[in-house]
Amino acid sequence: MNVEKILKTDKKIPLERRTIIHFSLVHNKISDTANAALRPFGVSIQQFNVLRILRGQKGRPANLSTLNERMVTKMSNTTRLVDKLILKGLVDRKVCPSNRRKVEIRITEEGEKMLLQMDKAMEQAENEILANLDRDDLTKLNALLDKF
Amino acid sequence: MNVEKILKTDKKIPLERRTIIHFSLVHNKISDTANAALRPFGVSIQQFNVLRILRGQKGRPANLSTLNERMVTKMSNTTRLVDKLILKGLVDRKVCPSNRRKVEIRITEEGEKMLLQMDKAMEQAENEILANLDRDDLTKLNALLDKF
DNA sequence: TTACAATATTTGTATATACAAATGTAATCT
DNA sequence: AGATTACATTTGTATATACAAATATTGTAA
Repeated sequence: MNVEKILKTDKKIPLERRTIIHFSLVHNKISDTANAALRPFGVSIQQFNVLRILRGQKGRPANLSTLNERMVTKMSNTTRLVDKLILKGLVDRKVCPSNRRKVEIRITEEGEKMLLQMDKAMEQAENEILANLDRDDLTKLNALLDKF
Repeated sequence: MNVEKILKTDKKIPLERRTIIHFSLVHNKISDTANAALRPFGVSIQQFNVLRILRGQKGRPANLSTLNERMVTKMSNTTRLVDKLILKGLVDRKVCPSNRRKVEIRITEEGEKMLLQMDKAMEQAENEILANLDRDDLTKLNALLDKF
């Protein structure tokens, strides 16, 4: 991925700015690929992440604050994201009996089943995205990302 | 930035997945910081990028296809993005006389002036974002990003 | 127990984005 | 010329996201 070529410019960009632009370009590529992998299932990356969090709860229900805490991208609007998943029958939600301010959100059986399929698609997408990076590259990249 | 801490999980995540999640987290941090820097000017990152492209044209007008080509994030909707900038008086647009299918988009004087202010704010945001990375880190990071 | 603050979620509203279809103009072919 | 195709932009529509305000419930203090 050549930044200057993509931006169709020939003047050299300061390293700092170039890094940030480069970062955005890679991010776009990653999210395009991930979105394409999930398209057949009709869910967004965010929705997929919520399903994974719910599976990680192993039967215990999650409430909205928990989801928000653990989501990669914080949304102001987790209620409506969950609404979408309910509409698709992948999760259910009810009022928490012990504290009626809270809700209890769980992944359904159908959600679990479909999530297994999504996992496969996403793993393939991951491999596609990282095709040119070996383990050593990944380790180094993670170390650099830790500095942000 | 510790991925596991942010996701509030204690089980170890496969390196591939971890890299991609890590990447998203850093991207969020970058765009939050950049957005905050631009907030006082009432423009989005995308709008800022378009203004920079127009300045790079050095007086020559740009049409929509050119903008789309050079934008970091491709939008389906550059017309409406330009509409916003026109409303703010930062760019103007007229029909191209030699080919009336095209439009000629230019940055206004006011746009140039405000862009200089935005540059300062963004430079500061860049420094903030990259505060813990030295030049060698940046070079290595760019090399790794090239592999995507 | 009433008033007030804290907690958890939902709703309203404006803006952003994705994708497809529609519009208007120019070029080409017969 | 008239029909067809290609080009450049705009519009419609649905969904996504950000931010603030509203609602409902619980906890606490006088």
